[in-house]
Amino acid sequence: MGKPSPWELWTLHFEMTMGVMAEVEPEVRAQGIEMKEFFLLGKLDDHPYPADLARALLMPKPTITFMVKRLEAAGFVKRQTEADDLRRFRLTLTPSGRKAMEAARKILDEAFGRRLARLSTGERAELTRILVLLAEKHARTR
Amino acid sequence: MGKPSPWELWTLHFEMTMGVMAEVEPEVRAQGIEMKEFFLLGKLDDHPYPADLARALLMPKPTITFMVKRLEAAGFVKRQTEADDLRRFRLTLTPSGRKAMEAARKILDEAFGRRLARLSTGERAELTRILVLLAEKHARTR
DNA sequence: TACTACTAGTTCAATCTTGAACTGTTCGGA
DNA sequence: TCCGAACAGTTCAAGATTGAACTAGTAGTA
Repeated sequence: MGKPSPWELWTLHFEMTMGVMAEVEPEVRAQGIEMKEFFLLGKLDDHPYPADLARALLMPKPTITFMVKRLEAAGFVKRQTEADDLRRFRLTLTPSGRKAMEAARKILDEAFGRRLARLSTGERAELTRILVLLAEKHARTR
Repeated sequence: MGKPSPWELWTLHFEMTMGVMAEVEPEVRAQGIEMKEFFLLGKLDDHPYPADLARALLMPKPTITFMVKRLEAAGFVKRQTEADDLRRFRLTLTPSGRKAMEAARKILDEAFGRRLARLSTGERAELTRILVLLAEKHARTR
């Protein structure tokens, strides 16, 4: 791959992330959660409100409503009304929710760890540096 | 980000690709296709059979069946039986299908190009090199 | 020819996803 | 105080997705 177009490079990123996802999916499901539910649980500590989650996960609000319903029924999250803003519900991980989330995170960690093991320490540091630049929504002024 | 875990690094990848996708989605839709349909159309030249597409896109076979149905009805792909293997249907892009696909590809190219512009030429080459290593399903023996 | 295993693609029904419209709450003026 | 805009979250119905089971064709073996 000599001088790939942005599109080709994006495709490499996309297929790599999707490949890892497909690889871990069966194991994550075995923890009692779907991949998307895993992503939701993983954001819960930092984004405890549904509308907040919708923005962080780039998902429509009704999707969050239904996922939370399932996760609550399954005993993975708890919903409590927020006294100072009656529109909102604060979501928290139950112990079993946290356990499932951490198990799934470990599975992903190991799967992607196996790919990262192909890189040298320097390459890995470089990748991290570059990714931070790319991941930001708007270019940093530097 | 000092020494991120594989999981954190994967998340950066994932959110970056999803962010770009969300960014271009409205423009791609304006071409008359959904994002998933765009991915399908983009694979068609290299993977002209449904079962082949299912593997390349990591999607279940029925999903392909229904997407192809829509794309055919919309006039973006043509289906023809394959004389030497009557189980198979060869799919080809119609002129309007190719046009939509190329327009969508250009949109993605420009959106991700704007992010890549944050990198130096050297960083970009390094990223490409690293990504090729990571994207392969199995580690290369080197 | 007959048999078996495999592959391509579809159907169906159950489930999931989501745009649009809605309820109820908060907030910032005037 | 009241009003209108904005926001949190839900409901509903239309459409999308997909596991399981299916039909049909191919390939290899004997």
